[in-house]
Amino acid sequence: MTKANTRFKESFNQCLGIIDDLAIGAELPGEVALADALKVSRTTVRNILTSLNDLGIIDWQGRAKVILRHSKKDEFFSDQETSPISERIEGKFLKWILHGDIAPDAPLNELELARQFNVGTSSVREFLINFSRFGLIDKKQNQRWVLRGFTKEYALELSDVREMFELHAVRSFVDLPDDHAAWKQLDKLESQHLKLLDQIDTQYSRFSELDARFHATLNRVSNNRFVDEFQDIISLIFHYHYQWNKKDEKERNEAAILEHLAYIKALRSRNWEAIKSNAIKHLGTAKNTLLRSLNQN
Amino acid sequence: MTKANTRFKESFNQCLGIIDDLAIGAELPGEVALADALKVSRTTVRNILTSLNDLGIIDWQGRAKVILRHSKKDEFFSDQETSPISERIEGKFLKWILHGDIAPDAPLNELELARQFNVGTSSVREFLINFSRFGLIDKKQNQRWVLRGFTKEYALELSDVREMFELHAVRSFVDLPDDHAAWKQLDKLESQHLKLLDQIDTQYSRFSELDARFHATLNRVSNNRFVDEFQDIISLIFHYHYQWNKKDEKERNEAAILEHLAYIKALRSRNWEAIKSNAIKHLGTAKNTLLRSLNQN
DNA sequence: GAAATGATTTTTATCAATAAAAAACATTTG
DNA sequence: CAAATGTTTTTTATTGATAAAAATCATTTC
Repeated sequence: MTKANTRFKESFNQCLGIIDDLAIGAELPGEVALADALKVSRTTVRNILTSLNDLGIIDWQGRAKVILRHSKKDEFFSDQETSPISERIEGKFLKWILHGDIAPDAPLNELELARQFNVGTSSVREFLINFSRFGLIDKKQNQRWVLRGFTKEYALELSDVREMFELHAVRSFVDLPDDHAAWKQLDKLESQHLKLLDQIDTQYSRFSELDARFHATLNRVSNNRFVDEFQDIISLIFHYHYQWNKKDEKERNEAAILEHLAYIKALRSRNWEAIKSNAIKHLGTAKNTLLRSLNQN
Repeated sequence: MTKANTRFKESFNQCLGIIDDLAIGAELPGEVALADALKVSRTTVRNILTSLNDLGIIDWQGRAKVILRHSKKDEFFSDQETSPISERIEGKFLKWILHGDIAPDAPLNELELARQFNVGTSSVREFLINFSRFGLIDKKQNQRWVLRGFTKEYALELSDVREMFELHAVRSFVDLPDDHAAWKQLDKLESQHLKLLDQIDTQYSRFSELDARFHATLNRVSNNRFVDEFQDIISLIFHYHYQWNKKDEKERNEAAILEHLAYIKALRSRNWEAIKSNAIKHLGTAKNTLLRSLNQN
């Protein structure tokens, strides 16, 4: 086996979703439109159509693509099958280093990881190379990878740069023209925060994603690829942090929402001192949550 | 062919150097000491010793390694043979994108690059993945790499973060204890600057390396891996910039040395305003040089 | 018996092969 | 004749194989 068709499977699932939203007897859009909607090439769309046709879900003849029936539950591919290998490695690896009890400075073994994750060594290699930008692992020419580890130092260094970048970004809000896209995005974010706050008892775990978008929006005004890159690191670390550190989650998230709302108000005021103090306060809270989660394992 | 023994060849050359510094009839140090000196494993050292023995340069029997003669010129491996493939790709690729006339947003082709550089596709792939952290190329899942290009925007974004990081770093010089290692390093750097200034007419091209060390020293006090990482990017970009942009090199370097010297004085004064203004001035000069070099091609 | 060498095992660097997916080109259809 | 489909070509994602190099274990020597 050389390559699993995860792209096909994922898009196939999505396509079933589209079909289920349409009436039986209705027509599917053209191949180009579908490719656009699914964000894949026409080649893949055609493979999906062939498959749908074979399953008797649609009747495909030339440009006629008539829906014959809706999907059955077991026709969807499982989550495991639909994520590309690189993502699967990422998930497994992060779980392993953030959760497993691996000591800092432990050597990592490409071959062993490949076996453990059930993928080829090159895939592991490419993953590690790419992942090394996150500063959690390291290697020297011809030597093995070494786990630097998700340590207190890591959390502090990460938080320092985060504060530096975000303060730099929000400083420009002081003079941001009224018609800048960021204001509208902030309005939207604010209402989403309010909505979540309202349903906090049941929906609190949805904050993670909102948090990422909030900070991404702020930092984007810097218009700097290095800042964006760093935001990706933050986002990944917090993503997994939220995923595995469930202690007091509801309380933490509720508090964070309130901080975000105050922060947004300060930004609107265009008062630098107010902005600054809100930024520092909130980023400090985030830093502490991260640090506290370290002490637990 | 699966792997070229560049490590062996490079160390072999180094080893010949060591031998030539010793007298004929003298003994080479033990295997462990050699491995340490050459920064390779004992395995490689033993391969080198075998080869030296075969060539009749040493007589190797057990722990006796007697030097029989010095090296001949043609016994050294050529530079091309001694650099690992990853480095060769880096050089060729950077020359290609910084010098070649490739339009921004041009797609990059792994296979074509592999052919062009005469290496396997995986090596190109790994290089590109690693190189993508520099922000000059980009890719989306299943799509090709795209050259973002060494553009004006790139130079500006790079310079912005550079200023942010370096100002953050030098701010801590204000309160840096007298016994911090950085002061000694600064003293040493200062004298090296003075020496170079003295021989500026002939040695001006050696400034590049000094420049990298100077800024690395400043930024290192931040004690932050993300800052260090970024410093590597700066260093690489400037390295190649210096290598190919020779216009007014002597004058530029002389001016930069003077700025560095003033900068060092300001740091020693521990006067934040003085430090800040020197930092901003010098980084501004660097930014402008970079920008000007862009307009030329 | 610690330090050095000798021998063996493990791991990394690199290449080549191939199915999946994208991209490009050619043909048809309203 | 523009937009859609049909067909072919190119490129990427992933695997597996292997020599170079590192790491480990075993034996000797001073």
